[in-house]
Amino acid sequence: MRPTQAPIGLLLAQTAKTVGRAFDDALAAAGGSLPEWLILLGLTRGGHDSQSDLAATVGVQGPTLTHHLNGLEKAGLVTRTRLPDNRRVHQVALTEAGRAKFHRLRQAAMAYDARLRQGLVEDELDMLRSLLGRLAANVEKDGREG
Amino acid sequence: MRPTQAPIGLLLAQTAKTVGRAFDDALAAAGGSLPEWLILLGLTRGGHDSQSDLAATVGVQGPTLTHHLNGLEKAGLVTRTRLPDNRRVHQVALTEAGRAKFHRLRQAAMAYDARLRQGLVEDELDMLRSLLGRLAANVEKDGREG
DNA sequence: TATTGTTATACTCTATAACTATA
DNA sequence: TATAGTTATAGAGTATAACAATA
Repeated sequence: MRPTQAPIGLLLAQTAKTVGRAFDDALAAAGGSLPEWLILLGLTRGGHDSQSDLAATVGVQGPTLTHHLNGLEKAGLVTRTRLPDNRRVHQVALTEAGRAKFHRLRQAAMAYDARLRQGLVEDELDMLRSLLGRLAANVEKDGREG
Repeated sequence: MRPTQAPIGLLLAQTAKTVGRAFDDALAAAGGSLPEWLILLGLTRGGHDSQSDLAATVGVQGPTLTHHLNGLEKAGLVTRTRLPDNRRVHQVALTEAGRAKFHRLRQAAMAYDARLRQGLVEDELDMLRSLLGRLAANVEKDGREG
């Protein structure tokens, strides 16, 4: 057995810190933040049954989503209305300003991604996607062998 | 030109969230946290000229390190003394309890890492390390082409 | 004056518990 | 009672600006 290499978890945490901060900076320069971007992205893509559903997509709990939606609504980027059929369910919709902001943040995100991908060919990116997916799967809650 | 694939930055952010939370949980179960672990690891490895130096290793600013060192010192895990030659410089040292805690957290970190690495062979881990390193390099401040 | 670290303060993201509105 | 979402509250991690101690 060879000696254990640098822990992959630590390396991933450090990379995520470096890379994540750069992403935050890129979004901030465009007037946004990561959770804001994820929410606008989720709303644009659509396909959510409820806010809880959207929260899960963004990767936060309900009250955290509410917190961010408050900000987005106050900024005039989204509206919240109850569904007529089931008034418990709130329908979150992008306003025109919200769509505009989405596009601005998308520009920033795409430029950032281009920078991040520099020097990596498509095969390498696919390999990376695959490896990251396997790491995430290994630590997901239902992992029985960990 | 093929259509752009899922942004790698987004995937990395999401993976980091999932994997990072699992790491946090693992450390929390052993009575620690990520910044605490990084600091104890840095102190154990040694080779720092100053606290600023340690802060850089951990990836935080000076006051953030001070904040965590306050907690570690209050918990009896580290001591802070001034260097006789240059009393501006504070010498941070692990106590016996600090070393014990380091070992406990290391157990947790190693177990976590084993779980994270499940099903990945050494070549794949090396590939992943290389790819992550290249991503980090691409967004580091002095990148001129981004 | 320059350097090392701390204090004071505040912000962002996140969460849990308790609550309201609706069914 | 059960479900969707909000309010109230709190905590962790981080940062900037101003400060103190030392050189």
